[in-house]
Amino acid sequence: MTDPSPATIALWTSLVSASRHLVETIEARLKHAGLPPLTWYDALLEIEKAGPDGLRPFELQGRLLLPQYGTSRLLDRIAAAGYVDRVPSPEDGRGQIIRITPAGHDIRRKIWPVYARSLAELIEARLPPDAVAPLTAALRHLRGTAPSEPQGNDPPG
Amino acid sequence: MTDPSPATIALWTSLVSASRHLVETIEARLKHAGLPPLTWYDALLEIEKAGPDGLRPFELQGRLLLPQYGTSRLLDRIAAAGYVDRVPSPEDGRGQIIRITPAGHDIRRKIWPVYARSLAELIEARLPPDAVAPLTAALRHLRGTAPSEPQGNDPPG
DNA sequence: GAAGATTGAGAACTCAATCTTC
DNA sequence: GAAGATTGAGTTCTCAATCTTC
Repeated sequence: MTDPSPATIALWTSLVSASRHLVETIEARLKHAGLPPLTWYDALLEIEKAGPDGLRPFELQGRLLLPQYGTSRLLDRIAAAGYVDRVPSPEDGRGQIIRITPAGHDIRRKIWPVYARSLAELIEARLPPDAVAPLTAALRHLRGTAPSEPQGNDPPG
Repeated sequence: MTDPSPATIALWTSLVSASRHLVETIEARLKHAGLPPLTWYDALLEIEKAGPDGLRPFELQGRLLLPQYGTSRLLDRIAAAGYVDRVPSPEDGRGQIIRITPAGHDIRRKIWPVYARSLAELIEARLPPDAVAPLTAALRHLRGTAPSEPQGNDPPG
């Protein structure tokens, strides 16, 4: 049998519970502050980083690792809130271009302090500084993609 | 400002993406094998561990860290599949007692090999053995609850 | 036929309200 | 009034099918 060791199982449960706890806590703080969820932040940040030319839904999909329909529905909601514009792509008749609106830029900047503060309190303050880098390196080995490029250093505001 | 360091942000993104990747991969394998999702396994294992006397929904809720309504709806589905029985509690008129059925025991045992194999391949095989314990210890510092007792060494089959 | 994107229908999740018993 | 548990209504997620353009 290829049963995992107790140590592996312990790691697995710690990993899942740490991740859940952090995400749930941050989401709760955002909601409490009347702000949109983390996914919106990630999407808005990517769209903003794309600059004035915007980007295509399939590009966003690749960056956020969402399914096609997930991206479509997420954009529906964000657009309905007025945080992005969708315009038909002049180059590709099948596609459209997503650009952030001033309101979108604004809300993204309002989310950041709550997000940043949470990361500082919930992660930075709880780990010895010299534990952070090895932990990050180990976690990267667990990703599906090869642990090469940064590839998703999301949050910075 | 209390902005988190880039290293903290990198840790946060690695943590979330590692956790997501593992969960999604395991769920996909279970589905592909025609088996129920991970949550069912966790619930069935806890119920089975409770022995022939079963347990109350609120106890399960505490062990799985689910909201009250989440436990209720999860049990609805598991019971509809015939994997647990719900009987009124003789001691407390408000409550009920959940017990695993033979079919429930059986399906739980069928899930385990797929689950175990995944943990071995996706975690154990990807990390140097001496990295596991420190990683686990660090992750425990990130939980909400005090990093004291084991408190949720779920999987073993 | 493949790629980009959307959509209908059904399942699951969430919130707040409810009900019963303690 | 608090604890255990469920439920209606609304939102989000998921799958498979669809549509249009490449």
